[in-house]
Amino acid sequence: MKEITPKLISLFKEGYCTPQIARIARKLKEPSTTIHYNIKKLEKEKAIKTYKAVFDYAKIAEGFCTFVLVSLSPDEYGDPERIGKDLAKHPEIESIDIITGDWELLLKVRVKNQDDYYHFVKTVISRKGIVKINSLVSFKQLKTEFVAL
Amino acid sequence: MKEITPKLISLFKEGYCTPQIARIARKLKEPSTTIHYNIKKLEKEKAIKTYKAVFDYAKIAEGFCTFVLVSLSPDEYGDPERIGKDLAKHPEIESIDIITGDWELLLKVRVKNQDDYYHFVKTVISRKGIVKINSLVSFKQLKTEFVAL
DNA sequence: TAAATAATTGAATATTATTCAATAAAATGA
DNA sequence: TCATTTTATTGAATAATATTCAATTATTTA
Repeated sequence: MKEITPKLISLFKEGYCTPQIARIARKLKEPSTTIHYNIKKLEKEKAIKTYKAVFDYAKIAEGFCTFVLVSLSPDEYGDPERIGKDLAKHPEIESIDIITGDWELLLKVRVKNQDDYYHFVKTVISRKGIVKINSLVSFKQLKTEFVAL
Repeated sequence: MKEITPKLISLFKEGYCTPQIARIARKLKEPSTTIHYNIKKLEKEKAIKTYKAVFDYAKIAEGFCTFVLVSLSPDEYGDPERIGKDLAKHPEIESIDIITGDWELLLKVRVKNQDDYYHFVKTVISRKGIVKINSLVSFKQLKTEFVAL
């Protein structure tokens, strides 16, 4: 066995997909060259960042999903981007936003289960600069990445 | 002019993309038929829900992003799925989760600007069953849909 | 350990994306 | 206004890619 599947999942999380020009052309009843031209324009303008897959996360061992409100220490407070960009490297984190209100960052995290989440919090979130967190656990996901489930 | 662009954006939000088998085969140094077989298996198992595009949302007039904590009325409290599935129909909503804690639902919403958000809250969120909301506005997005920005 | 099932692969074919050149439409600016 | 430039559309040809198929190998099952 070659263990292709985990490699595919990893590649598909961020890219390695492409538009179906012929199918779109049929759907919109336009010549495929017209569709091609318009897609390339969107890509050139960088309006499209990438083409990727959306998973049934429970089926790829990422069924435990949480939103993490993060409070930063006074010395990191002024530059949340630094910590944010550092956190962005972690593949468990689906999204990172700098937000208004009582907390500085909001993370969306996907791991296999509660044990793995505890480990994630201990090793990734508990670090200099982060003084307090509040985890909102997702019981059920009804929609993700604009895709209804 | 044919106004192809908005149609493309709409299609790409949920699908109309496909894996780049030849490119993956080159990357992983495996025969493309092996890659093809493994991808089809993931699709058959429904581990992959769809292939779609990720946008620079500011460039497609969806630069204003918020997370909305939602509190349901006592009579809806027991069945948050009903309201959730109804909300899922709205294209401005990227994700919907039923969560633990003080709030019942957490939405991620993308609109053009603050005015459009006010309108969205008035027309979509303010409805029977939703008794209170708390909007966390994203100042800056560092990562979305697993894609770093 | 035999039989059944799942996974890998090369060769052939079908489908699709891309390039190119021509035309048409829209925007620009004196 | 209208000449000029830029942007968008399109068909035909080509290049690249996905898919099917059949054979082989590896793995699982009873």
